[in-house]
Amino acid sequence: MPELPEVEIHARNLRRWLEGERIAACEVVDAKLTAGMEPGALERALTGRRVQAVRRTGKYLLLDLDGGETVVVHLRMTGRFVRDDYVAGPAPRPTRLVLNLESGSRVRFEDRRRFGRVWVVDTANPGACSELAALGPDALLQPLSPEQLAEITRKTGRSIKTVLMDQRRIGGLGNIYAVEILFRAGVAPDAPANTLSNAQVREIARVTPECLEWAIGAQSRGELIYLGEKGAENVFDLYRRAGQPCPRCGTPIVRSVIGGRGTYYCPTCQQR
DNA sequence: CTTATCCCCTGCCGGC
DNA sequence: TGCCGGCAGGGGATAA
Repeated sequence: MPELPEVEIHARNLRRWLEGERIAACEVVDAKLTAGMEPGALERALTGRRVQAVRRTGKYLLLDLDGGETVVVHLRMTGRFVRDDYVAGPAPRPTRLVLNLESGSRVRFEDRRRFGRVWVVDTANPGACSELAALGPDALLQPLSPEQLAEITRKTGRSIKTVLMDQRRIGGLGNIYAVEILFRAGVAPDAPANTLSNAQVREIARVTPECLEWAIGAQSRGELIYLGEKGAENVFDLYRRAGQPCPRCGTPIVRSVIGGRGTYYCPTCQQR
């Protein structure tokens, strides 16, 4: 589920919870989280270390530890960090990792579908994580200029939505924000990237950081919104609103599938 | 290089 | 009520 805005909220929370804190003990509850690592390697890397900084790039969280190592986390679809003395209410979702802090509080990683992954790399060599090594510039911290985006789009006939979601090109955009960005830009999601006008490319470049900032603001107001969970309010213009009127023109919103992902668009407002 | 399909997992929701 | 297919905001592997 989480895309750049939700991962950014996580980074801000983890800064408040972890920065400057020492991890007294750590328990990997689900070994699948550390698939590919030596058994016990994550525990060894974290135990007794102090978290010096929390960073985000694309959809990746990076926890820099004293001693020169960095823990890289990808939340995938359903991962999330919670602090027990912060998040109210019972019914904790499945716990995969527990960090017990020296200060006494506890931070847990929950992940219903168990797709989340963790790596440990030298802080000086984050590229040791191959996924991270292939990641393009962050869509918010290093937004592409219209010229840079045009350089990417003119070289491929893939749909513009697929290109926006390609983490090797742009880091951080996923299915929801690709949908919302293309709506704001007035561009049809299935338009081949190399057929877009300069004006369309410029518009996509312009609305991308705007849309992400809006989402960070919306997601900051309370608990992160995880659509599909009970009580989750859909704050998006088009996403998962097939058949409902377009907020701009009233035309019923259409759902299609692009690259295997549910895609929503307004056939009137979005042009090829 | 590209697309398509499947896979990894679990849970929810709507329809019958 | 109960079952069942569809769907889900991630990415990788594989085949064509």
